[in-house]
Amino acid sequence: MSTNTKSFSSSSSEDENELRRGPWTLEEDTLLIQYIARHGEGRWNLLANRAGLRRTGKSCRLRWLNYLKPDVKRGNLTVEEQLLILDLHSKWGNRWSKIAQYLPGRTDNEIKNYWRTRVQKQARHLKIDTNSAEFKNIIRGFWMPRLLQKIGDQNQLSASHQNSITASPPEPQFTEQGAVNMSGYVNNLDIENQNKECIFPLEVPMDQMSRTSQFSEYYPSSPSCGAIVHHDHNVNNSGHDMEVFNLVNPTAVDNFCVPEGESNWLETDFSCSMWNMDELLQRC
DNA sequence: AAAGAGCTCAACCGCCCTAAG
DNA sequence: TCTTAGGGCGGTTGAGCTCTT
Repeated sequence: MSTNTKSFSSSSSEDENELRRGPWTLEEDTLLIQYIARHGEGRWNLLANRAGLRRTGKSCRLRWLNYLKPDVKRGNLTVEEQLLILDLHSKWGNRWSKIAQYLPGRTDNEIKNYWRTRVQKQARHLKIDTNSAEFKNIIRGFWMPRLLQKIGDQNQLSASHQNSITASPPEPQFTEQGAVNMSGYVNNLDIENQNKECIFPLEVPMDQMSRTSQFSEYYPSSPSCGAIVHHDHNVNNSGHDMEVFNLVNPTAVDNFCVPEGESNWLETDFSCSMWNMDELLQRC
């Protein structure tokens, strides 16, 4: 969004010596760009004076780094970038500038805004704290796999040179109970011919991990099927990163409940297939 | 069509760290 | 060692835009 069209906060009768605030004008942008082109960046207070800008050095620095610098990317974050943000945030928390170092062309401000407007919004809907283990599990176990799947879908599309435009899958719908409606997501993993009793524990390459979240699509009514639970992370003999999944005993699911103070089953295993979570919760 | 709610994102604020004098 | 200026960083704000009713 260009700020050049925004209304000005300061009046035209303001003191000539007073520092300006608010949106930058095209003229100010031009002055800043031209000065930096000739003299380089740094010494921002001095730069502001010499460039003839009635702005603080901080304001100039921010305008340059977040908006005017040539390598600043504009436009929506890509799916890959979103995935990286979620991953890095899970490691480092609100270290926006550190996260931004791994997303060329993106600013810490932009990443921070993404987190606050998109990610925290989901946490508000779920009425849970973004710093809680529960929310982190949702990010790791559902949101990130969904983004991985989107990336896979995009790659498939480009690989097959499909010309027809396919509607991207809808965003996951979180409910207040923490359940997720997976309808509409159908995977292509060919496990139909496999022996269901023998596929668990199941090792899945990290790059196919998103697909495992939809196994339940194949077992919607099978009495021998329970929730597919994210079990572990492993490195196989070939050195590939693998995710290990296990199957919850369906009879245990029948009697499933969460003892008070021991809700960690749901929390730690939220990265499961989301198999009938609504139903599971109703059985509690 | 209008009004209100919700969302986005550029810009600012204040705290902190570091280096120079 | 102390002071000060410059700069970096995370948190917050609010104008303008879009969506919903």
